Amino acid sequence: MLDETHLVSTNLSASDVPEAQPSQAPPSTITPQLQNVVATANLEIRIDLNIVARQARNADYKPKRFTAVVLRIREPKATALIFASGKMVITGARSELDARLAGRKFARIVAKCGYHPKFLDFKVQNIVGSADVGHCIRLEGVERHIRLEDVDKPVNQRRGAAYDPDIFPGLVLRWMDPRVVFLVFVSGRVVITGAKTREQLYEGFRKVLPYLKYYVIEGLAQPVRKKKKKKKQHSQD
DNA sequence: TCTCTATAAAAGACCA
DNA sequence: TGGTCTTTTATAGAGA
Repeated sequence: MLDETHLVSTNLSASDVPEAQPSQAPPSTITPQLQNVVATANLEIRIDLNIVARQARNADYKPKRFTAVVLRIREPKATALIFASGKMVITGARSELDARLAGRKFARIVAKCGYHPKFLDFKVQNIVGSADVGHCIRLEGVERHIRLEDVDKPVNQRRGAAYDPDIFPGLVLRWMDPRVVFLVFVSGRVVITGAKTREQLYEGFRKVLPYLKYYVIEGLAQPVRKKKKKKKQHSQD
């Protein structure tokens, strides 16, 4: 049951919405944790994926299913999609540095298959982070607040706020500056995605936090975080 | 317990 | 031309 003592009534106008600007909020000590870094790089060689699939130990290649070889390493933990063009996508790394290190390791694996790969154009494409604001959040309030604040803005400058718990239990917030997307849950846990740099991710979280802090559900304890299930192990390295 | 729902991003083949 | 496929990761509901 949500706490109905909050200020938002059913007939609010934009001017009734309380200010929730970062400048008015105390500085946050909550730092989002990086959970996944996706990056690309170019090995600058044409590759026979059948050869890599045969010779690399942790390779999955099902050309009818997908056009790349999947390589996995444990340290740093990461997965790569290697394409015949020599382009590579690195996923699953916990930091930008790990993604780069992993990328170089994947290049070395390709080299062991008889190629002379380069390692060019390394670029971080997406960073996913998560954070816990420390209390439960009234998602309808946040959604409504954002919509009302943006009602006078041109459509292309509006932040998107979508909450339909019948479809997905999280509030989807599309921020414009920086361009990141938040998934906000009643539990107070937040997923941030779409950032190109960790600075963007931190800045986005810093800007959205006052809204989440404002719509605290008083007296509702955060659910205990479930233990992470162990994911099915793929081939070993 | 697994799969699906939703989010971002890249790669490149393939199909309508 | 644009959608789908695959991979990763946090998050959390519903349903099989």
